[in-house]
Amino acid sequence: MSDVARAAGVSSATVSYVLSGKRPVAPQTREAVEAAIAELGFAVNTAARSLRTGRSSMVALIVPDIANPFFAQLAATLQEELRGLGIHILVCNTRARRDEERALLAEALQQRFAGVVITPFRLLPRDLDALHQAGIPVVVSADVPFGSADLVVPEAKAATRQALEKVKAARRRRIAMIAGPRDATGGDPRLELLRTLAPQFGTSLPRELVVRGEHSREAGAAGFAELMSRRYRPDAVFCANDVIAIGAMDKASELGIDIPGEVALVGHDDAFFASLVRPQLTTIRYPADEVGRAAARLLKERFEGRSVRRTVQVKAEFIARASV
Amino acid sequence: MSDVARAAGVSSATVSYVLSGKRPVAPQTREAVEAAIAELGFAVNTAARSLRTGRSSMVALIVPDIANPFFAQLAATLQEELRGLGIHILVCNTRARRDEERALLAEALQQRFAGVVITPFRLLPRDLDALHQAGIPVVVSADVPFGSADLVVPEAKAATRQALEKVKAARRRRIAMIAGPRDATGGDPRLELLRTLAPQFGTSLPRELVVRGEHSREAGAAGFAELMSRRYRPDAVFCANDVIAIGAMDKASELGIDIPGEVALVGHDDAFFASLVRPQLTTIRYPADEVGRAAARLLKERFEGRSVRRTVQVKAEFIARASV
DNA sequence: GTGAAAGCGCTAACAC
DNA sequence: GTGTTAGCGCTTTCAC
Repeated sequence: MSDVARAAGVSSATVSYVLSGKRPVAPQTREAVEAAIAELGFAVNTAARSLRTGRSSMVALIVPDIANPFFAQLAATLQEELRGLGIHILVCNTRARRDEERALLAEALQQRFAGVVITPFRLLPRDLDALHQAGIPVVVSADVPFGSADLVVPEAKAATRQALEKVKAARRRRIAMIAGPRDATGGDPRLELLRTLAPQFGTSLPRELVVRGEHSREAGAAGFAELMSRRYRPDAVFCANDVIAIGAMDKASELGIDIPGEVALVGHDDAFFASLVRPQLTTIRYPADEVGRAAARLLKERFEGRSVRRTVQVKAEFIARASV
Repeated sequence: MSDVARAAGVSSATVSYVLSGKRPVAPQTREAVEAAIAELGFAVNTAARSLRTGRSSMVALIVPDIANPFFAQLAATLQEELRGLGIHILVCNTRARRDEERALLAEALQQRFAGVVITPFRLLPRDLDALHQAGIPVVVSADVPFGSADLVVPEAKAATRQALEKVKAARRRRIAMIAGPRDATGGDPRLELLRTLAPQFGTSLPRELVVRGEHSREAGAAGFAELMSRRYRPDAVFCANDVIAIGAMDKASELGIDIPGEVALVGHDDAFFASLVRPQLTTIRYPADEVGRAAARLLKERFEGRSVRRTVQVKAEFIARASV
């Protein structure tokens, strides 16, 4: 930067102000500086800037599993949306473990990250307090409010209603769910929503027809097997996400159970493979790219000074395919 | 750090040396320092460290599309393998564009990243020269050597032979390929390999049965449609990757063409959805997690001082499923 | 509208 | 085996 200053015949302070726009600079001075910058191919040293300002230009994306297509797409969108601000996305897998979630958050705090986007899995709201106090913007992508962080939530009532309607039209009465783990943060809102709405469609989601496991294909298979072994055997199974639903399909084909003939299946997310499996998976779409854009917007607003908490709803959409 | 030094009754230099191990420290001094660090919850400021050393602790993963399951898995593995060194993975999408590849590389240079892992798509070997001169380790995951960078390459001869064998056993003679774009860096080695080996199996890959496109589902569909319109119509189609193969399957079902009855189909990568589609996709597996581990190892060796170029081969594996 | 200069927290050369 | 200290490149206060 001092090189640029010398070349432009100004002080390095002026170069800095040209770059940041934090104080007015005479047009011709500005031009001279910009010419020198272009000439020398100068780029600011972000380490020095971070040291001085106490703020890095990194945003951490903290998720249970970046290899999950939903989160991979979220990473892609976030990166796309924030690159214009010179912000980099750092991916962090927590493998759904609270200790890793906390460790990552602690690091974000210590390194004074520009922001954090997190899908908490076993985190407690108070785990975010320190970040909040340090003024580091946090966007939570989850179904329930989470401390004082900005929030991106699904609006899934209408879509879930449509799913139930479709299930009802297929003359199914015994609804079950393969849900996430019991100790997940905020419980399983997709389960709660289903339980709340089911009575409107002449059915219910009895406790004994809810099985739980991790968000994995294996857990989906295990959950489906368990449900099929019940005396009161379900004829429609909702899954907390599409990965779980795929596991259920694995097991169904292993057990020779016809989908949707014997059991109807509904997933969540509409991962791109939902239309690839046979039968094609009926699902409640939750668009990762819109979530990413919303998170990026919330972050940008914080960078620009917003200090009040904000929530953005992203609409879920019922996608009728062949598994119901 | 000066707080820690004060608490431990030593100088901040000693604290630094305890942390880095770059010079011997008396056991009791070390203990006192470690106690103070634990006590105060101290963590080094990486911005200050980067400024001082001229090296950041970021590794950039530069790929065409992080939402592609292969690259998403690569990111996950890389992050997992390098977290122990306090290194963070920064994901960068190039959307297969050379200008973005170059811009990202320039940034890695300017910010003095700890390393770069890149799957070049339209980059030229000389684009890496500046990084090399600056001593920034670069690992290239590609099928062909690339300047002076370390390399992770597939060893796919045996697997490709097995694929051809299988195709031959299915009495197919008219082999085609839906390949990547012509202007991709290093051409399309999967195509070259197939062309080289085909004669050993009593067939060949004629120029007019090679169609090209981006690595996308849409391009796969378009490529398949084009092949099906040829007078000399193929009865076996290889695809440069599984995403392309899925596109081909889309089009086949649209055209009412039976796979594998009329046309056999072979993919590359064994993305997790390959076993999800019907018919299940026969493919040449290239394991993203092994690639990630190899890249991490190469990087670590460079951090520890290796200065000679090294290549790691990762074995591809033929996965026979139902599409041939 | 512009400049001088302090100082962010660390590392490593030098001194003992 | 340990301490002192310069300085990395930037931002920002204070002065003009």
